[in-house]
Amino acid sequence: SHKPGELAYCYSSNTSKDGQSFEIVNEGTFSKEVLPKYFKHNNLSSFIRQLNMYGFRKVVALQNGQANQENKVYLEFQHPLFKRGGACLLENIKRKVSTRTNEKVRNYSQEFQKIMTEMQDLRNKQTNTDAKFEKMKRDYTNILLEITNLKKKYWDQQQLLTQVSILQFVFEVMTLKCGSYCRSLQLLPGASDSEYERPYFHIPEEKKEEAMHILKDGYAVIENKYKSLLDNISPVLEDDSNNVISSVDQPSGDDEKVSKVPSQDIPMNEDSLTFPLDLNTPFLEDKFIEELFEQKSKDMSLFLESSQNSDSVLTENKSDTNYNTSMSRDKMHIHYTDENMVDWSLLSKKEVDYDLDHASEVSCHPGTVIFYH
Amino acid sequence: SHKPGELAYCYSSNTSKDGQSFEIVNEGTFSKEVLPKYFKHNNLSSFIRQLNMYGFRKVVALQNGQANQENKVYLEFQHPLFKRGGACLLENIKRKVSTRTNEKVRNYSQEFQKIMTEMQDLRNKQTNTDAKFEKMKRDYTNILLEITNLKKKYWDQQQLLTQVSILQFVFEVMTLKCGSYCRSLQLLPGASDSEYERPYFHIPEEKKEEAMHILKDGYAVIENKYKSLLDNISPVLEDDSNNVISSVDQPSGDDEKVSKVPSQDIPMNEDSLTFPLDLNTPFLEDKFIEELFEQKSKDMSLFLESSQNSDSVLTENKSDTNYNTSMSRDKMHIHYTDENMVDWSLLSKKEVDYDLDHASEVSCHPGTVIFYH
Amino acid sequence: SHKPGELAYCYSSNTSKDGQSFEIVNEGTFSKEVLPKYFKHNNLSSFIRQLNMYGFRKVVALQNGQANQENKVYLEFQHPLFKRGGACLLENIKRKVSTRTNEKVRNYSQEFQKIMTEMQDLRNKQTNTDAKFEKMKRDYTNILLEITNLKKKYWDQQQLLTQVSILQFVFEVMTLKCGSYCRSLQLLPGASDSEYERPYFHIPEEKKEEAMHILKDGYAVIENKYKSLLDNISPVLEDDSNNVISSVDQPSGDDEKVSKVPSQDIPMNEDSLTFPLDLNTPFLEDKFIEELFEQKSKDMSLFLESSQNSDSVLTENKSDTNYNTSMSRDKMHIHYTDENMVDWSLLSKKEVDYDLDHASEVSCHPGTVIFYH
DNA sequence: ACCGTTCTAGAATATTCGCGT
DNA sequence: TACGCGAATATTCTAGAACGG
Repeated sequence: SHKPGELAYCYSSNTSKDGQSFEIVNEGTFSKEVLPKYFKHNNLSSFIRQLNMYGFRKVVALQNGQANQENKVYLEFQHPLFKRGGACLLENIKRKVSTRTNEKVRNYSQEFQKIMTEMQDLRNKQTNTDAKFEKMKRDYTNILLEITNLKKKYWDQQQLLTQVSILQFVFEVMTLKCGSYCRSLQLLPGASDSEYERPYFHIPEEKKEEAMHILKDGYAVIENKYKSLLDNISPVLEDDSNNVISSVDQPSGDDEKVSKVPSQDIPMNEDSLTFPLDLNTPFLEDKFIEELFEQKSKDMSLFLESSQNSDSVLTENKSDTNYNTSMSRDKMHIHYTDENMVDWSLLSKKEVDYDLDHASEVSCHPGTVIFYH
Repeated sequence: SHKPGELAYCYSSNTSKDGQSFEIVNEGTFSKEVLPKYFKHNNLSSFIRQLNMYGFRKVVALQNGQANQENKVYLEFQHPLFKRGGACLLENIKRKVSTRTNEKVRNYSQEFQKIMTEMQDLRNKQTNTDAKFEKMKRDYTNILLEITNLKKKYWDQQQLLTQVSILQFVFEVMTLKCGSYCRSLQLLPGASDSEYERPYFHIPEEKKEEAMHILKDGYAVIENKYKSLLDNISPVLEDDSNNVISSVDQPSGDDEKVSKVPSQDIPMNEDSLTFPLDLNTPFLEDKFIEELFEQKSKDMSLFLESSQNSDSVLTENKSDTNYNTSMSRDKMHIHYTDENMVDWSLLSKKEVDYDLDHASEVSCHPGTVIFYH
Repeated sequence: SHKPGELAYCYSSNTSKDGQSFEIVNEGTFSKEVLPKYFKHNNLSSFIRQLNMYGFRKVVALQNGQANQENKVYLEFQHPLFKRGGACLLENIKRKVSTRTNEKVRNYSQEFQKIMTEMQDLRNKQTNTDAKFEKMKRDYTNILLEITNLKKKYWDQQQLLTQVSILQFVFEVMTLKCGSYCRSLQLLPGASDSEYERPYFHIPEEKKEEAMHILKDGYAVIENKYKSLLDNISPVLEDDSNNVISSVDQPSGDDEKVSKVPSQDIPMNEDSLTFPLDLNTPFLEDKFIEELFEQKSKDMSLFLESSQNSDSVLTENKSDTNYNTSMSRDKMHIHYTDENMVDWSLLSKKEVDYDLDHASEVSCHPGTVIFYH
C-alpha cells in the first residue's frame, strides 16, 4: 500500500540530478504536508525509519564540503532499485526483516551452541569415564578381596603344608623309632592304664565316610590315590607358563584367553594308569563295613593297636639280612622269619648279596619291578 | 562541557507544567537556532540521540489526539535527575556507556566466564580422573606384583607339595616294605599268586628318575629332602609381610618393589645344614640300581608284596587273618603272636569273622571303634 | 563521503613537489576556511587526527632548521595510496577500523580460539584417558583370568593337600599298625657301626622349639595336630564359593564384602573336638626335656638308633624306658631288648608298665582309643 | 502474522583530549 | 616538542523493539 518508496517516487519529481535518488528539500514542509498524505503521521524520523526499513540509505557525501555552509539539514536517500521512471521496480523494494540481529545473534548463538554442545559432550564423556572408573574401582576392590582371600587361603594351605611336613617329619621319626623299636616288640605286661589313653585318632563326622572308604578298600585306595596324586602333580606345574606381567605390557589382543581357561583340563596320561581308578568297587563285603560302622554316633574314633605280640616267636631260618631283588620267595620268608627284623639295610646302604639266579623265574610284564623278599 | 542536559536546563525556561521535564516547543526554531549554540550541528535527531544517551526519555503524550490534531510534533523529555532549579543535579546525569555493548560484553563475558568455569571444571575433573587413573595403575601394578608373588609362592608350595608327595610315596614304599617284611616274620608258604598283584605302585615314566634316585640313595635322600624342606618352609611363611590393602591406600612410592621380587631368593642358612646335600653320591652300588631298573619300559611298577600267608600256617585259631571289631584281646594277642604278621588282609579284602562277644569288655565312649586283632 | 582524503585531494591542487603528499600551507587559513567545509569543526588537530585515522603519516622535515627557522609550522602528510591524479585510489584509503572494536572482536576471537583449543585439548585428553582406561580394563580382565587361574590351581593344590593329608592320616594308621606288628624285631648282629650314623634328622635351630615340643608331648601333639588339621581342611575348601568373574559383571553393591572377610573365621565344630587342644601341657617332666636338649649347639640332631643290635644285648642294663640322647648304645639296646616294646612312653609321657591284662581296667576317657603294644 | 509508528539502541565515524615515547 | 594513538564523547545513520492496527 503506502510504501515509502511510493511517496518517494511521487515526490521525486523534483529529485536529484541523476535520478538515482530523491531529496527532501524542505523538511518542515515535507513532514507537515507531504507525509500525512501517505502515512498516518507527520514525523520525518518515522518516515526515515521506513525508508531504512525498505533499504533506502541516506546519501551522505557532499563533495567539496558544501554541506554545512547553509544552516540547513540535507536529506537525500537512494536505493538500488529506485530510479526515475522505474515505477515497476518499486514492487521489488521489500521490507527488511531483522537482518543483522538475527545473523549476529545466530552467529554467536551458534558459536556458543557449538561450544556448549561440545562442553556437554565432554561432560558426558567425563561422567561416563568416571562411572567406568568407579565401576572398575569396585571391581578392583573385589580383586583385592580376592587376592586377600587367596593369600589367606594360601597361608592356610601353607599352614597345612607345614603341619603335614612337620607331621611327616615327626611321623618319620616315630616310624623309624617304631621300626627300630619294633624289632624288640614283645609282650608288654606292665603297661600302665593311663598309657592306654594316649594313642588314638579322633575322626570327625564328616571324615567318617572317607575313613570308611579307606578302611574298606584299603590298600587299593592308597595305591590309586597315590597314582592320581603323582599323575596330577605334573600338569599343575607345567601349566605355569602364562605370566601376568607380559600380558600387561602387551595388550594381548583381547579376551580369547578366556576360552583357554576351561580347556585347561588335566590330560590324563593313559600310559601311566595301569589300574582304573575305581574307588566304588568295594574290596570288603559291605556287611562288614556296615557292621564296622554300624554305630550311629556322630564321630568315631579309630582304635589302633600298635604293638603286639611276643617273643615266643622264631629263631629258625637264619637267612640273614640279605636283600635281593630276585630272591626266591622261600628264601625271603626264611630270611625274615629268621631275622625277624626290618631290613633297614635296604634303606640305608649295606653290603648286599645279589642273588639273581632266580630272577628269570618270574615273567615280568615289561616295566614291572618285582621286589622279592 | 556541552551536555544535552545543559542545553535542556537553559532551554527549559519555557518548560512543561511540573518542571520535571522540558518541552521543545518549535522544533524548527530549536534545531536551527538553539542547537548550534551548544553543539556542532543543527540536527534535532542528533540531539535526541544525545538525550537518550544521557538517560532522557521522551514523555509520551497520552492526551488522545490532542497533540496530533494540531498537526504538530510533540517533543517532551524527562530525566529522574532533571528538575527545575536543580542545576547541581545535572552533574549526575552521566552518559550511558554503550548500554547494549556493555550488556553484550557483559553477556559474552559472562558466557565466557561460564564456559571458562566449566572448562576449568572439566580440566579439573580430567586431572582428577587422570590422577585416580594413575593411582589405580600403581595399585594395579601392585596387584600384579601380588599375583606374581602369589604365583611364586604357589609354585614354592607346589614344590613343597611335590616333595612331600614324593617323599610320602617313597616313605610309604619304604614303610610298606617294612610292613611287608614285617608280616613275613613267619613263613608264608601258601600265599596265593593273585595276592601278590595287589600292593604295588605304578610309577609313571617321568617319575622314574626320581624313584630310581630315591631307591638308590635311600635314606640319605629322605633325610636331605626333609632337611631342605624344613629349611625352606620358613622363608615362604615369613615372606608374607607385604599386604595388598595397605599398598592401595598408600601409593607406596612407585615400582621399586619390582626389583625386590627377584631378590626374594631363599637365604640358605648355612648353619642349619650339617650335611652337604650331595644327592649324587650313591649309597647303593650303581650296578645294583642299574640292574634294578634295567628294563627299558616307559613306565615301571613297583611291586610290593604285602603279606600273604594262608591258613596253612599256624593251625590254631583259624580265624587267622580275620578281622574283628570286638575280638577279645587274648585272641588278638594269640592271633598275632601266632601269626606274627601284619594282617594286610584287612586292607585288602577278605572274609572276616566277627566275634563281638567281648565287645562289652571295653567301656567305649559312644562313637568309639576299637580294632582288636 | 567525508573522508579527510577527499579534502586532501581537493586541497592538494597546490600540493607538494612530487605529488606523493600534500602540504597544508597556511594552517590558520586552512583550519578556519577549509576545514569547516568538510567537517563540523575548524580544529586542525582534529583533522590531523582524522588523517592519522586514515593512515596518513606526517612527512618529517629533515632540512634541519629550514622549516623551523622561518618560525613556521611545517605540515605535510603522505599516504601510500595518495597520488596526484589518483582519485580512484581514494576509495582504498580506509579508516583504521575500530581500534577498540577490533580489539574486542580480536579479543573474543582469541577467547574463542583459546576455548576451542582447550576444548580440543580436553577432548584429546579424554580420548587418551579412555584409551588408557580401556587398556587397563583389558589388563584387568587378564588379572581376573590370572586370579581365576590361581584359584583353580589353588584348589587343585588344596585337593592334593587334602589327599596327602588324608593319606598321611591313613598311612600313619597303617604304619602304626605295621609298627605294632614289627614288634618282633630282634637283634641284628651284623650291622656295621657306620650304619648308626645314617638314620638321623637334622633339626635346624629354629625348628628346635617345635621339635622339642613334639618330642616332649609326643603322640598327643600328633593327635592334636591331626585333629585340627582334619578339622581345618573343610572350612578352607568350603569357603571357595565366591567367584571373581561374576563379581565383575555384577557391581555387587559396593564393599560390604570387606566385612565378610574377617568373619571368615573357621567354625570349630565342637562335636568333632573331643580333646581340648592343650599343647601347653607338657607330658614329660621339664627336667627330662632340658636334659635332652641341654646341649647349647645351635642345631641339634635327633639321633635315632635304627636297628641296633650288638648281640651282646639284652637282659643286662635295665635302665628301663628312659630315653636319652647321650645314652650309651648298649644301654639303649638293653633297654629296648629288655622291654621289647615300642617305647610309646617316650612320646606319651612317663614310664609305662605294660600290663595288658588290666587293659579293661582302664577307665577310658570318652573318645579314647587305646593303643596296646 | 505482517506492517507501521515510535522510541531507543547499535554501529560507525567524527571530534576532542591527553598520554607516552 | 610533537607525532601517533588510546579513549571518551559526539554525530550520524541504521537497526531493535514494543505496541498497535
